[in-house]
Amino acid sequence: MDKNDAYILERQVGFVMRRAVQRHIAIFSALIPEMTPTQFAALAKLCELGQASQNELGRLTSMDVATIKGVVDRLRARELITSAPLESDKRRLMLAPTRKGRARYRKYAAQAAEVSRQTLAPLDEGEQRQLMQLLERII
Amino acid sequence: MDKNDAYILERQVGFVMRRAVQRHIAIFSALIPEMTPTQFAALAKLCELGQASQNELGRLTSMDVATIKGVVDRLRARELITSAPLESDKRRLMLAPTRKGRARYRKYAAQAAEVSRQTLAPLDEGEQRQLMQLLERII
DNA sequence: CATATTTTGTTTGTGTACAAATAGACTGTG
DNA sequence: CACAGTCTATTTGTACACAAACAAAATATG
Repeated sequence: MDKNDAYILERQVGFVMRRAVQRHIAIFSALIPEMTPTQFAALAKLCELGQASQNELGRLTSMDVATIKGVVDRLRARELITSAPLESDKRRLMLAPTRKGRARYRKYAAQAAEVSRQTLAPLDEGEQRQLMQLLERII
Repeated sequence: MDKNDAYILERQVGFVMRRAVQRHIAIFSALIPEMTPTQFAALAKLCELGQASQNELGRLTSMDVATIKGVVDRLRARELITSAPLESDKRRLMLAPTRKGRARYRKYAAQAAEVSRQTLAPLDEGEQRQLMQLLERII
């Protein structure tokens, strides 16, 4: 194998993204230790929607059925959301934030935005926009 | 909260990176179903080094002590690496790839490079370089 | 209307990822 | 030399993440 063809772990997108995510999660848990990024994402989306089925919420937050179930179970255990089977379609489990859940969301939304700022802090504004646009294109 | 201040999940770096990583992992497991990205990273680094202690390998692949242990256990179960306590320092567990492990690494290195190419495929070459440079700065 | 297909949710199993507690081995300093 | 502090590895517990198999309910199609 030629030196230029060598597989260099540190130069692979996957490896670099994994590390960037690790740093992001560390910043998140320092600023919002009460909740994981995933739980906050689900709560935020549910607060935005008002209500949604578990499946729907999973799709909108990019969590598969098994993952969203676990996240929902934990949010419900903390009484941040409620769930009830839908009368008109008994397969579906309708979720909604509780008053407490909405309050938590409002409380942490500013902190969550600060997490994004700190994650991107090494970059100037133009670079931040660039990075976001490039990332959105490889989703 | 002002509309411009609104917390929009889809515009947060963490959320976008999480989705990008999900897509990357999907590409990886389509091209290399025999191994996870993490396992390949550990194997690749160990092949590059020749040998390393478990702790060392963990640091170089950005895995904490518990994570690297699991990855090492699984690689060893498949006989891709060996481990043995070091005589001169009985705390350390020295790892080395087996012949089979090195063969697998050589076999998959080209595929792994292809995973990176496909992950970045939506971008042109200049954009790919940009993205990598920006990501490296937020690690 | 009957049944094939799809949708929603649950369960199980495997694999990262990290915190915290523990144990054993080494190192540095008094 | 003693022993305090550090380093390496293990273990336990919690939380994503996904595949695969399953059941129940709804929908589509003949």
